[in-house]
Amino acid sequence: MTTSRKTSFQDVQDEVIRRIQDRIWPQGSLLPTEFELAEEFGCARATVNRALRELAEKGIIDRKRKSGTRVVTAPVKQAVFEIAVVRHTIEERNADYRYALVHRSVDPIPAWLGARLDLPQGAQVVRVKCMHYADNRPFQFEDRWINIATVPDVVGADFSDRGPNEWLLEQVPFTDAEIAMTAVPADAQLSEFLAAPENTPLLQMERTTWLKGAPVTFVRMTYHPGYRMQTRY
Amino acid sequence: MTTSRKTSFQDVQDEVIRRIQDRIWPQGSLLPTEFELAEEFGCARATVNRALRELAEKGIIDRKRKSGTRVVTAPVKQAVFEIAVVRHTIEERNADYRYALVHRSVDPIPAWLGARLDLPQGAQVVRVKCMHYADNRPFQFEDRWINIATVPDVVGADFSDRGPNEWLLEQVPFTDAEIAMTAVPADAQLSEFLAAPENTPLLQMERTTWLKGAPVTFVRMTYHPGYRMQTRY
DNA sequence: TAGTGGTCTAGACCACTCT
DNA sequence: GAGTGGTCTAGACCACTAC
Repeated sequence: MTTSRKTSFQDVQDEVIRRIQDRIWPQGSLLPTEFELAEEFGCARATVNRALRELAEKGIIDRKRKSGTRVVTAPVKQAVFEIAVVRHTIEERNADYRYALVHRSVDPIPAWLGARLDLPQGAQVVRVKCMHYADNRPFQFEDRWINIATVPDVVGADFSDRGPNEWLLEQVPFTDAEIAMTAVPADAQLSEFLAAPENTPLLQMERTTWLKGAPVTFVRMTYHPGYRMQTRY
Repeated sequence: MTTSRKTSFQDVQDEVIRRIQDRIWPQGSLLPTEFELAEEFGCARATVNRALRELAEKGIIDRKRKSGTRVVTAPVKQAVFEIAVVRHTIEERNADYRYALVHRSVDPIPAWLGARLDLPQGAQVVRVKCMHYADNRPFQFEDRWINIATVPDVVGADFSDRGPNEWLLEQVPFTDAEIAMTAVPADAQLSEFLAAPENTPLLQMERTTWLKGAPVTFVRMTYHPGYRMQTRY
């Protein structure tokens, strides 16, 4: 209605959202069929389909063949956190990024991690600890294990100039991942590197990634005190 | 290739992902045009379009008119946390859910919150504190402010049997929201309700929601010690 | 078995943007 | 100006599922 003369899937979506918000279609109620809506809006059924399909993916409506489309009663909303490279997170805040390598070694995998990743005893990993600073103030402490079997080239990477997160992103373009967020007390090491008294509550993110089922890396990223991980949805 | 004879958008998507993972299309490289891919896969351009559009939404490829489609170099991956009602989170873990109201009052909005929500001094809010238990063990402490102007019916809700989160979901079917996660030390109140020593690190989620631009509620949800918020992507 | 959503097609026009 | 993705159409067939 604004610039184009045809009804776009976006127009349909906006109107559907409006009707849900205005309780014209209350929670639990049945929407008209795609065919009926297409008639009403004067567009093709495919257009209505795309509009409704996206709303279903967002968890706002529930669609079932034969039964039809219903407004969800207790929507399970999805919060999307963008997980970028630390450097980008920092530069987005208009702060200067600095990286420092703390430790690098090649070790056999620790038992607890081997169990977690389903890797045999004696599997070799590269262990890297490093710091990320924003305007020269501690931002994040990174403690990482990289599976040499999956990423053989890691043996030749020394990580003195650039963090393993950026390096890995270039080596392994696309992975599955699992992440978890917890609150942990600062231990001696974290306390030192993040310049916080011991036992200060810190936000910690753990991430495991796989490439086609093969474990790539496990990492613990601990943020400076007071860090807020924020998003809109 | 499995059951259907036509090439589905899913087939196209899987093959594109495979080629990116196998470095047939390395990071930064240009993909064939939709038309060329449609020819190769023997399907309509719309099918290729849907496959690629979804990958672009996931941040795996980058599409620009005229320039074409490229494999993203440093993918900004998105972690999706499902934010459901606490009761569902608990019941999904096969635990018994129990709710307890701790406090309910009608107050003028605190200055710090008024500033945050862009509400005038003296605006009335309902303040609710409550506890959610899993198998009778503290799971989450909820501290909430509800804007009476946006949800007038809240005045008549006493929240003695059911948490304000569930009530609000029924009243306000669809909202915008902003959430933030932090690590906080247990203060006297949290320590008491969550059965944790003072200063124990706790994971806290803050959420603000709006309905069509009008603030609905602000809530702080603090989890029991050791809680992990987890997801795959 | 019939109704509803899920998907694909072949074609068309449009909008952005690089040259 | 021209190439590429973005979207819409009208129709078709399929797949699931409530009846």
